[in-house]
This record gives sequence, structure tokens and C-alpha cells, in this order.
Amino acid sequence: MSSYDPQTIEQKWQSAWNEGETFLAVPDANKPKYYVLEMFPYPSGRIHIGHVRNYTMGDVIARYKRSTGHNVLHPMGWDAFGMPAENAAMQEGGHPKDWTYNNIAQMRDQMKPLGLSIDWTREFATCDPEYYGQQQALFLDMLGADLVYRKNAVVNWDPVDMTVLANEQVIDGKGWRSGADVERRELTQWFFKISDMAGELLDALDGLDNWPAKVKTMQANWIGQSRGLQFSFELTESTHGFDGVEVYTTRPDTLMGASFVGVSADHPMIKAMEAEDPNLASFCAEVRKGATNAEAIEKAEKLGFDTGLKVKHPLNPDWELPVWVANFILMDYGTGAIFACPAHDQRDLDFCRKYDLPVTDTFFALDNDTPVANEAFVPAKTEKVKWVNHFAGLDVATGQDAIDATIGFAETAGWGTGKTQYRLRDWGLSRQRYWGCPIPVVHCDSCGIVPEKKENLPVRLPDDVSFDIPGNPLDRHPTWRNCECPACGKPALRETDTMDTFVDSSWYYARFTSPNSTTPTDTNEAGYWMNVDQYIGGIEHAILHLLYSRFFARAMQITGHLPASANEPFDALFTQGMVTHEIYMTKDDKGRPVYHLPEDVTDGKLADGTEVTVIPSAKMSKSKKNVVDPVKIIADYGADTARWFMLSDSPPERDVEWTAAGAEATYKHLNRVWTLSEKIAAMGDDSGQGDEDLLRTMHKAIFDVTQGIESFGFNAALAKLYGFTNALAKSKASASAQREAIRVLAQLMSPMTPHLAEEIWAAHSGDGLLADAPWPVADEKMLVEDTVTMPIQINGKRRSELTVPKDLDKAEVEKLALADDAVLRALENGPVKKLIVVPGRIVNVVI
RNA sequence: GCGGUCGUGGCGGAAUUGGUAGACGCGCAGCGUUGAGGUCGCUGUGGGGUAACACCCGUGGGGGUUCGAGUCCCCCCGACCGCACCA
Repeated sequence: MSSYDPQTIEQKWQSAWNEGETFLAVPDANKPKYYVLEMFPYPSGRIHIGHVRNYTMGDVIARYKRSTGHNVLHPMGWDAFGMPAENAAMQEGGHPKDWTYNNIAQMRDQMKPLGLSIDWTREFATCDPEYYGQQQALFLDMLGADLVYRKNAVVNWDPVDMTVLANEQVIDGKGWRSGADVERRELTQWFFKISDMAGELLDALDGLDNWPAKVKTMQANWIGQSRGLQFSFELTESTHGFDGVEVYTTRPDTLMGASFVGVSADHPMIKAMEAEDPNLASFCAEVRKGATNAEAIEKAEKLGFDTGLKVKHPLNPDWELPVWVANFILMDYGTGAIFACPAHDQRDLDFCRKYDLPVTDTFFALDNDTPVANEAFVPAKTEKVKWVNHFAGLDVATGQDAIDATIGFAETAGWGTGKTQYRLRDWGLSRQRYWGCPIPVVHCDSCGIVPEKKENLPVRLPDDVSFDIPGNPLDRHPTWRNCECPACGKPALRETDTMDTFVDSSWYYARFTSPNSTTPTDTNEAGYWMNVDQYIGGIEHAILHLLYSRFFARAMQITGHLPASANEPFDALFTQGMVTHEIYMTKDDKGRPVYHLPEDVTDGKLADGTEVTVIPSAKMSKSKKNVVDPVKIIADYGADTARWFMLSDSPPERDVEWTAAGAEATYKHLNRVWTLSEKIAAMGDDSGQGDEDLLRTMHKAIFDVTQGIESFGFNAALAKLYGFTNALAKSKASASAQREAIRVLAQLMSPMTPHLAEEIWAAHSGDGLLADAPWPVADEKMLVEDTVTMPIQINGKRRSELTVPKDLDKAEVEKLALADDAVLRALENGPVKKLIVVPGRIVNVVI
């Protein structure tokens, strides 16, 4: 008997799959296709255990689908542009390109031993000129289709990374990568017209039945649809060419409670007025500088400036309202102007109390007429309230009904229009960085902005750049900018901005369908493989990456690079949980925490006997040293152990805790399976007992494991495999039955532990590669037991049980139940009031 | 503040969706093998109670619906996540 040696068998079978081109994906009209994709990694240089979990889940699906007759596409690539490469160049010297490609080579070497069923021939990195050149072609097509434009915009400027960030990349007022406080700057920037699709992106969420509700909710909130009324307040005297102030409100029903009209400091009318009013100008400057970080916004005092302008109330020309500039009004939402209704909006109320402006209630709760004091009355829109003097004649109605009535009223009267508004802004894609996809346009003195010709693509990044000073190396490159105008041929200058790296990951899934195509996609290949049937990745991409990808799929459809059926790129989405680990801490002589790697801690002690404090499991991080290295795990136990353990214990959508004991237990289990296989292989043609039982257990396992995989219940599937293994180990069945069982066990384990499974399959004369074998099918007849054991409850509590033939009729079951000892005992306390028999399930005797 | 998810043994977690709560794994205990330990094998393991049964309690807390509730409804407590001056 040999012992389980993962190092040897894993390499052996990886070579076999490789030589057999087992996982090469080739379109085949005779097979249903299945496209499995895990979010591709950033090439940091080392894989972490989270990658192992993510890619193992995808691999389980991919291998399972292959064995059920699907033509599977399961590719891998690298999200390779971005800041860390430049940071490394700045800190350690070297070139971002070398750094990136070296990291990719290292990570590929670390990933391949996992034995993933990936078609490596499709591999690419987004920093390959072949990829970003096609991205530039796509950009030009989008420019032609009016999906990209340039505008002057107040942008989020990250002073550390020295670049612009999209709104989505600003988290609590800080840069998502650098963590620096973001400033506001005005620059000319390129934008994708994602906001034009806001309604469509929102509505289409409804059709994504196999996406987590949480992700859909997050996207819906981000898109932020609201329905309201837009109308104009007429100025008593026009100023700087403005006759009125256009406002947008979602609560037009509160118009009778209007207190003042508020406008943003960035409103064009205010900007015009600033020129001749230094006080106003300094106020606006103060507001613009204003807080961008969350705490400051939270605490921010309401600030206002009375412009002295007056407007007429649309329902009563004699009623004049003052116009104030207020710091809480945003120019890029709605019209940048509002009317304030302090009684029913806390912000407006705070403002009015501070500047002593009137507060008028427009409705009351049905049971409470107390006027608003310092807390605005803001009931749910679905709640009925009592209206004071409503202009559209309402008395008691819900807020929503009142809003609808008011919009109707205003439209009929002709002074306002119902309007749907979105929170989603256009996606600013310009980045003042080197290591990104160059924006393929040229600035010509005569022709203006001119797209580069497609035959000149890719616009390549120059290699001879330096990172000794901050800012964009493309900007200061001596010659790279110089080019000919594609329109007039005169000397011109290239755009030096590169694209946000989220652009790279917004269409890579489509490129995988034809990675070598000389157009962004080959429409035949894309037509065959798209959509992604199962996408797997982290919840952290719920908004940014997934929303951008949905936008790009539509843009690629409009520009002819994807079929209309690929509108939504990801049919099903699964968001997996993190891998966590305990944190081990001691303190130094100054009382500061010192963290220790898991491998340095045994039984809560360091090697020198010092006790460590154990902090509950948290996301692995280098600074807390609670990390395990997949390379070491694979070296110690093999890939199959790492894969199996990452799927056991916790449901895949939840966090899983890495424990040394758990990994050890997995390894032991795989050893037991190995030993069991050896034992069975050594059996003669013995006869035995309990073949039927073993085969029934086997078919039940086939059924349960299949269901577990289909429903992403990997942990439950593994539990069933433990059960089946234990049953087989104890079985006294004949050699032939045991051989059949061990072969099926190998098959059922193969998505999770493919190497061990192949080895067992081969040892028991399985036909060809297990990776090519069809998935076993449970025999329905073997799933149905002849007899069932039903619990007997007395007054709802289980007291006894009854084993009867499955089809025994109800009256017989009742008779047997009433003869049960426990029931007889209970009957001493009184007669049967009710007798419930659910055939095959349960008996309940009510006394 | 608004929205969502979730609370089950010492621990990770199951529960065919209203039908035997605690599958499976870890840990722990006992026995066997080895005989120093570890490995390996077997058995037990929610709490109380009993010689053993019986029996009582038990899915964050309280109430309700039901023959029957971890599962459905209402209230409360706690944890985590997302959003948050968006008019």
C-alpha cells in the first residue's frame, strides 16, 4: 500500500490535463455552452488565500458543468494597469511594466498548482498593447456613438495620487486607494455618458433574477431615481439675463410651506453675480472650499447668504420669497436650486431657524396638530396626513397621492413639469497617470480634438519614462506627445490622460471570448460564448465594477461589438465571503501591540513560551499578520486540501475562518479516502452483505451532492461526501459494490479535489480521464425507501417513532400509532382529541 | 437617520422550506492499536435529571397564529453591511 502523496499526484494529473488540452475552449454548436468567470486578479505578485477560495468556487462550477455535457469557457487574465505599479517604480525604482509582468509570471506560477480547469491559451493582461489597443478602438467607436464627451467639471482631486477620482472612488471624502482627503478642482475631463442610461440600468435590475438582492439594492440606491416637479420661480427683477430660478423638488405638495428659494454657490446666476459682489464671492469661495470629508459634512453648519433677490410664488404673485445661497445645495443634482419647506425638511428647518426665516406647516399628522418646532415633520410618503389649505383641494391624503396630484395640477396649469431625476452622474474616466490605457485622441490647433485613426492603434505607452517626480510622466515626456493631426496632418499633441482602470475591467469578459481578435471582439465568438453564465467575485465590486460593466455591455452592443442579447453581461452573480483568521498579539515594553504570524504561534504561545492575546477572526491583512500563504499550504498539504477546506465549514457567501486545525482535518480526511481506495483496490472478488444499502447511500449522495453544487451549497455538498465516505468505510458490501461506490465517490469529489479524484478513478479502472467522464446520475428508484420511520408526536412533542411500509394507508398508520407504548402511556391522561397523519412524514396525537 | 442581512451546542455550521433541532466537521472525553507521544481505529458528546428509563428545559428576549414554529406574524434587544445635505 502506498500513502497519499499530493505533490506527486497533483503534478501528474495537471500534466495529463495539459497534454490532453482538456480545458481548451472551442465553440461547438452541438453542445450547450457555459461561461464561468471569476473576477480577474490584480497582479500584486502573490496569490492570497481569498483567491484560492474564489477560483476554487469557479472551478467547482466549471468542472461540474463540463461533466454534465456543457462546453465550458473558463478563462483567466490580469487586471494589470493601475497605481501600485507606479508606486513601486517611485519607491523602489524600476519600471511599472517590468514590475507588472514579473508579478504576473509569479502569480501564474503560484496559481497553476491549484489545478484549476482554466483555458490558459486565452490569458491576457489589460496592459498588453493588444488589449488596450482594442480598448482604444472601442473608445473611438463610443466617441462616434456619442457615448463619450469632454467637459469642464469640478472633479475630485486626489492630492496624493495626483489624479482625478470618480464619485464612486471617493469613500467618505477620501481617495479609495490613497486614503487622502479629496479636494475639489475644475478640469477638462473625458466622461462616459452613463447617466443617459440611468433609467435603463435601473429598470434592467429587475430582470437579474440570479443576482443577489443586496447587490441590486445597492445599485438601485446608487442610481437613485426620484420623481418630482420642475418649475421656475419668476424673479421680481431680472438679473444678469436671468428672469427666474428653475427648481426641482420631490415634494411639490409642500409648496404652500415655502420659505425661501435656495441656490447652489456654483449656480450660473450666482457665478455671474459674484463678479460685482465681493461679499458674495468670498462666501461662495468659502462654500466651494468646503468640506469634502464625511465627518465635516456631518457636522457642517448650515451656511447661507441672502442675495437680496426676490421671486414670486407661482400660486400667488403677491407672495414674494427671498433668494439665498446655501452651502447644502449641490449644483450637479436637479437644477442646483430648490425651494425650502422647513416644516417638512430638517435641513431647511435648521437653515430657517438659524437665519430667522418663516416656518409654515402644510400638513399635520391625523392625530396631532402641534406646529413644527425644531424637528421637521417628515412622515413616510405612504402615511395619510391632514392637509392645511391645499391648493389642489386635498384634505386627508398620503404624501405620495399629494405629490401625484400636485404634479398633475402644475402640468394642467402649465407652470411645471413632472420630471424623473437620477443621482447617478456621468463617469469621469480621465486619469493623470502613466500606467493606464492612453486616451486615443489628438489636440490640434486647427481641428481641435481629433480621434486617432484606427490604423494607428494602439497608441502605445512609451517605455522611456521616469518616476522621480510626482505627476504624469506622459506630460513631461520630451517627444511622446508630438504627433500629426489625423485630420489635417499638421503637427499636433497627444492627449496625455489615460483611462481609469475600471474601463479595463468593464469589458474583459467580452474579450475572453476572442482574445486574439483584431477588433475588440469577434462577433461570432462573442455571440456563441456570451453571456457569462456564472460570475463570481467579491461584494466590494457591487457598485463600481458591476455597474460599469453593465454600461459597457450596452455601449458595446450599440457600437456593434456585442449582440443585443448580451445587454446584461452576467446572467448570474455570486458574491463570495472573505477568508478570515484569528489575530495573535503581544505588547512590547512600551505597551504597543506586536502581531505574530499564525505559524509562529502554537497552543496560544510563541516559541519562547510567551502567551499571545487572541483577537477574534478578521479579514486577513499584512499589518495584523493574520495571513496564511497558499503556497505554503499547497507545499504542506497539497492543492486538494486547500481547495476542499476553502469550501467546507461555511456557506460560500459567508466569511470562512482559516484554522490550522481545519486544514489539518481536511488533510486527514483526504488521507482516509486514499486509504479506503487502497483497501478496496486490494479486495478480491469477495461477496458481502449490504450491497443494497451501500448503493442506496451512494445514489442518495449523488443526488445530494449534485443539488449542493447546483445551489452553491458547497459546504452542504461536502458534508454529504463525508457521510458517504463514512458509510463506505464501514460497509461490508461486496467488492464489486464497493468498487462502484469508490468510483462514484471519486466522481463526486472531482470538482473539489480533482487530482485525488483522478488518481482514484484511474486506480479503479475508470475509463479515460475523470475530467472527461460524465457526471453520475442518481437512480430515482434507489432514492425511495420501502419503509419509512415516522416520528410520533404527542401534543407536538416527539415521543416515539414508527417504522412502516412507505405506502401503508393512513388508517393503518393511525392504528399502529395508537398502539405505541408512549401513546398508550399518554392516553392515561385523557382521550385523543385529534390525530394528524402526514403520510411518510409524521404522526401527531393530540390529547 | 434610512435601507438591508443575520442571531441555533465549547466552536464553524446543517435542517428536504411549517413536520424527529443540532447533519457534517472541529474540540472534548473514554476505550483499543502503538505501547513515549503523535498517527490510526472504535464509542460518546445541547443543558438538567435518572442506576437505567421516564420526564423537564432548549434555536437572542417577549407575545401570537398552528395539531405542530429555528422556519410565518407583531414588539423588543444585539451584531454586521450598505447609503446618507441627492431637494
